[in-house]
Amino acid sequence: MTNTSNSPSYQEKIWQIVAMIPEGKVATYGQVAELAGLSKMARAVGKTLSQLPKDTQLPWHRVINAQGKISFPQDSEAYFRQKERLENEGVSLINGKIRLKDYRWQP
DNA sequence: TCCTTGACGGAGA
DNA sequence: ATCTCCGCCAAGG
Repeated sequence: MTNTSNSPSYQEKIWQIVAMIPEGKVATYGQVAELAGLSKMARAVGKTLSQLPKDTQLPWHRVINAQGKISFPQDSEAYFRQKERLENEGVSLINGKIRLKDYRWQP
């Protein structure tokens, strides 16, 4: 075997947490990192999601930044796709922001 | 090995 | 509300 480590990679831990976010709810990058036991590694969450295959089953769109905003330029395709997915499951954006007080996932 | 990037976050001003 | 700085840290050049 080629894998020299038996412990789960940090990415596997992140996938595990993201998979738990229920429909209609959102979590922040920092929150996912924290729940995965990777405190202070919010950026690693973003990096991991950026590397997901196009056809992934993971609800990556339910992860937003701590300001309640989508972490993509507002004029990008990526921004539009994430916004559509969120609205399709009942998460509304007001002036480009999601009310974390109402939609944040609380395990 | 050093330097730069980045789907980030928190504290200040 | 907006902007700047700084801390963290994996990846890639």
